[in-house]
Amino acid sequence: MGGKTIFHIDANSAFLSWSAAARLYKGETIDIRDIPSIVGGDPKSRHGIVLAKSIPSKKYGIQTGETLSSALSKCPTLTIVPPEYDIYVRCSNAMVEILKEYSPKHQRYSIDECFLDCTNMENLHGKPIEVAYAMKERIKKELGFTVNVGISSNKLLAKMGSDLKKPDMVHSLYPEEMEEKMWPLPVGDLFMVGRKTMLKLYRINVKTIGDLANYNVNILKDLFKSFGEVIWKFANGIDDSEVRKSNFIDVKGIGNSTTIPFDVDNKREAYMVLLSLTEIVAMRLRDSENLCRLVAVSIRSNEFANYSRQRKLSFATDSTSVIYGIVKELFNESWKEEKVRQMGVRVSELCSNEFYQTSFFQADEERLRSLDKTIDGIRLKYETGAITRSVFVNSGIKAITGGYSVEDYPPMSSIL
DNA sequence: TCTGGGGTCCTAGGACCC
DNA sequence: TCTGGGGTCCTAGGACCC
Repeated sequence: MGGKTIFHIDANSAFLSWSAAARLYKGETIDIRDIPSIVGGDPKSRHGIVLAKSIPSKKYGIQTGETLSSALSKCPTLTIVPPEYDIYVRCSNAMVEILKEYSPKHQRYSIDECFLDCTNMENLHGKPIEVAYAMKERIKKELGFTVNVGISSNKLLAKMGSDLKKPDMVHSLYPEEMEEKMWPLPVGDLFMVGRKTMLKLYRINVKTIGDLANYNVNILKDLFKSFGEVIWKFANGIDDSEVRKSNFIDVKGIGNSTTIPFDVDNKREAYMVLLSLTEIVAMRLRDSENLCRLVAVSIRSNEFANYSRQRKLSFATDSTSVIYGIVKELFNESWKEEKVRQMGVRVSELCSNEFYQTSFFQADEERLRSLDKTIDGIRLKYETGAITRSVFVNSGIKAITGGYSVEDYPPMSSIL
């Protein structure tokens, strides 16, 4: 069959493996992959959830996303390590650099996943299964962590394949293998079938991916609208999406949100948090060479009620102070005077800034733009915290919230 | 369950227009 | 207004992914 050859590469327990590899490199003798361990945030600042788990900790029933206290009650001897995002970015970049050598058509799907289109490349690298083992072994040898590789004729099946048995495995999942390898799996294992959809499917007695594949697609469409057809196609291994190079032009929106270490119950403190979030959003927006036409604020109350408010702009902007001004208005319009646990700022409806001429604008706006540029320059050259606003001094609120620094883009030579 | 943060896409309902 | 139908734009919310 003259189909495509698609690989999906997935780092095993990425954050945990990457922290483990970095620790071994620094001379530690214990490999946290071999003991019950997790990567987790700090409960004191209300970030206490499991971000990644080792294979031995899975035996205790520990789940990604559960609270640290819950995880500790399942396994009192659990080793907890903090997340080290700069290391994760380096490991991810290093993995992608190796994978790029196998095909110019590569798509970074997330920090720990990548698709490769190696169609018609057998003469160059060999049979798909051999290429998959070669990639896997190179990453293990050169970078010190393991990956799973899925092989198929489309992205969906390649991704489902890499998810089969872990860790350090290669699986093919061609359409002719689907019935045997994918259909017996619980329907919740299918890409895009989350908790809510799974519950609805259980109600119509669809329990496995095979059940879904063989269900009447018209009934699914009635129940789930267009989404019904999507998951039915996935269950049947149907997917014709392209492996496409992801780049910053494709970015649809830029957001930054944080759970505040304490509940905020007044505008003054809320504004400070919103400003610290906006600083990063606007800086990333400018760095992407885009302007935004939509600004949104999201709020989570201390009782976990979520709501948001957005505004479409009649103009496009990348100015920190313009965006912050709108953010404050949106907060005022939406805040229900209750205690706030989490806040977020997001910009979207991006457009290129290439025709954005400062001469179109009044002197005041021009002055603000040039101030933004100057501050971005200093923050990039030194570090994000090199310049902060004086209102944050002694406030207990961070002047800058969100990961963004030169560390996000390390040179290849600085890997581990 | 004392429960993070980055995203994308879809849908429903209302305003407004012809 | 005892009031049609189709289209677009906007907002809020909810589903999913990692």
